Amino acid sequence: MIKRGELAKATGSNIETIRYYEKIGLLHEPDRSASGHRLYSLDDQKRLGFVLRCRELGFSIAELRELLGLVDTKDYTCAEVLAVTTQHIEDIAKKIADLKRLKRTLDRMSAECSGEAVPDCPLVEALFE
Amino acid sequence: MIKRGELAKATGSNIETIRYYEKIGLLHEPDRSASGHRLYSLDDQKRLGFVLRCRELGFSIAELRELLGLVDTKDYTCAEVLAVTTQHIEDIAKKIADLKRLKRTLDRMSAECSGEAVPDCPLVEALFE
DNA sequence: TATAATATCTGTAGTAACTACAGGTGCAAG
DNA sequence: CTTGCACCTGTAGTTACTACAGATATTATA
Repeated sequence: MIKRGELAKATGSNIETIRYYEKIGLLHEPDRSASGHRLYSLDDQKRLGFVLRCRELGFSIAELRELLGLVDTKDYTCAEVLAVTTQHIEDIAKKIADLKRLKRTLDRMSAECSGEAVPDCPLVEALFE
Repeated sequence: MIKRGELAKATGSNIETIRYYEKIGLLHEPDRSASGHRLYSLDDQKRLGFVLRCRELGFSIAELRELLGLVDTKDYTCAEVLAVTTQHIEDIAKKIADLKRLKRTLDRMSAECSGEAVPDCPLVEALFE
């Protein structure tokens, strides 16, 4: 049983984030010491690890709630997990495509711009009309 | 001189967004009718257009403030505009790289998962340990 | 002209996913 | 025993909006 600060250090997360995840129901309410300090078990620590890794992989809190919902039923299947993951991968692919398109546009526009110390930049002209 | 609703329609923006941009100082305070309704000139409309196009191109409000600061001095140079734009392009390139790395990881992980109606998905196992 | 239906006005609250702060205890070391 | 850090709580701030409530204004229809 470790305290919040140790858990934060052990998982490389922010101490406030842990309280936040508890508040929004991603983490179970932990045990408490006699004086009210939170005490985390190894299972608590694993669950936080899962949450943090999923967040790093770009899953939203809503998606995480879905995944944890499956995990918490204890009889989730590969198919269910894969559905969430596949959707997420598609979302990411879409974001990548959007950003690429955006970058192409900006590259093209900034190529119009001489980048010299002259006034009336064509980039601004283009955006302002 | 058009009113806020018409401006929103003309620029394809949300009527509330216009008030928001005014509040945070991206748009100048417009003229008002005798009864207090906002009245926008063609210049106002062009400025909003600039803001909206930059937002579509992924510029943050802070970056926009910088660009508008330049534009408002009336003697901005190509070099100054290009500096902001180039930084932004680099930020986008970084985001693309991050998302691609993320997608590769997820692709790899979900390949481990059979996607069948079997329990104990290896994807969850991997994330939970 | 009267009334009904929009449109606009204001301030404020909600969204996502945290982060930071203030003011108050608990605990461990010197 | 007291100094200092960790922890407790609730709340406010962040980004870029969006939505609402309640009050006027304007426009359209009868």
